[in-house]
Amino acid sequence: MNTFEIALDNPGALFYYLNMFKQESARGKSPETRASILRHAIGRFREKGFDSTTMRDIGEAAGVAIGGAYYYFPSKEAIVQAYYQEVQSAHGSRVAAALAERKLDLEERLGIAFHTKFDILAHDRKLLGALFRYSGDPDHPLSVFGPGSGPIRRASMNVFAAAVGDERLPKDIRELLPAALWAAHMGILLYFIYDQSPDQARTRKLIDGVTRLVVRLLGIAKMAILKPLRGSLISLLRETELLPGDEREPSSVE
Amino acid sequence: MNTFEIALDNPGALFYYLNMFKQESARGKSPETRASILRHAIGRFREKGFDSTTMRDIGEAAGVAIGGAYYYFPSKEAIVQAYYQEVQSAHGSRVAAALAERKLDLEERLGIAFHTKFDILAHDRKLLGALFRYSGDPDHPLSVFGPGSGPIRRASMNVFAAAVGDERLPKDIRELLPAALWAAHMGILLYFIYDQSPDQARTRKLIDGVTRLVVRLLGIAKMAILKPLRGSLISLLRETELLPGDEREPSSVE
DNA sequence: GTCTATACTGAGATAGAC
DNA sequence: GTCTATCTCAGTATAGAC
Repeated sequence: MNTFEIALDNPGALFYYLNMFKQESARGKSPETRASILRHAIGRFREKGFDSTTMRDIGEAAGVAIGGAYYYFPSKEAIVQAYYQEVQSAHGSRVAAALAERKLDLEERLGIAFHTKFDILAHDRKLLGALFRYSGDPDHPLSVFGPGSGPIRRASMNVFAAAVGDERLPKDIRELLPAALWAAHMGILLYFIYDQSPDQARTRKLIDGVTRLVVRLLGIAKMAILKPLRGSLISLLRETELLPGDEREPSSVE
Repeated sequence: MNTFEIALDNPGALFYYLNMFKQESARGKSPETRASILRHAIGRFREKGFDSTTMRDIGEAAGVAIGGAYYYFPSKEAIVQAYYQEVQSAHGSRVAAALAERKLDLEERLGIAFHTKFDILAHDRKLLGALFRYSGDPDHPLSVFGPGSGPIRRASMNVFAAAVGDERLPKDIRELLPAALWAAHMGILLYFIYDQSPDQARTRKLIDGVTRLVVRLLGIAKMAILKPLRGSLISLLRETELLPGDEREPSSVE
């Protein structure tokens, strides 16, 4: 590392180095303050809902002025996105742990991937609507389908890929599946937000039904009669860049 | 669903239905002023985008005070919804006219239903994002999936039902199809908003591909091997109230 | 019932001082 | 890194003209 060598040559470089280091930790900024704002914001969102909670409320609850809240989060919606990133991280860990525990069949693994997500989100339906606020703005950094959400979207697809595991499947289906499962889980998430049934029991039913159907569909998809249909689907998805093409072209919807 | 049956029985019913809908939204008030505000607002949205256009801009452009704008539209987003209702109305008329013109096969009819919609929307991608702004808020009157959008959603499904027409299909599929096509068209609408290709050529490709796949899938769905799968799908949709149950229970997602 | 004119509130977001 | 002052703009309120 160059800066280290320079530090030996030149006394002033040490400050420079430390300064870089400081910036490094400031890039995460002050983790406690940030965490406090995030935690209190989520608390308020749960109590009063997203819209009724003001940035001033959040600042007050976290013991920070409004400017402080904006120092850590560029917008109110960004707080929800930060929360969702934590959710995503927890989802990855929990699913990995569950898959490592014992041998499971595909339907069980997919069920775990779906259900775990909604276990984590169980009490936060009131917040999640804000995730979709910019879904119609391709250029907005917080658009669920835009480039700004690319990393978290890929992480989510990876969780589903892990749940599929090394299941024996045709190559094209294997490539398609994580994105398809991610899309399905986004649809279920929307259903979940609208689901007024006690404990969102209907969402759980939907998950079980979808899981079951997917597994059965995968069993059937190999049949000779369906092969041309499958091929058409895959090539359509590639042409529209909903799936990356063979040349790895960048996808517009990402 | 009464309107659905009427639409199938009587070709003119579609016009009748859409006309009622139009009168409904223009009840009272001065139609010209309202139309002027709407037209100028759309113009500004096209020029400057939705967010950059203020209600004061709109009022100014339409030669109306801000109070006038709010007299006709409860919010800025409501203007976009009003525009979308006009689009929906135009969609119904155009599709009905095209279907009446000459005998067409199912693939052609579905293609018309999809393509016509995007012909109408061709230059308004910048506006349409606002339609989805409240898609995550079940209680918001402008939520695309909420009860507030019920009438326009049903009108849209009726257009697709008209395109399916009297095609020979199993009863369960016939009931499922308008909602499924509506859902597909919403997905394509989202794709369209994100589609940066020249003249949104990719969206057109997607439409052709989806139409083709749907028709082929319908051909295959009758096969004996697929019958149990089909049954599972239908009963899942009923249990989750994504399709109205046999007892006509009100659906939460509407 | 259909507007104008104007003032005001509330809340997200920003600039700049410290 | 944090706070205070301020800005913008959606939306409301009010009072009145016709």
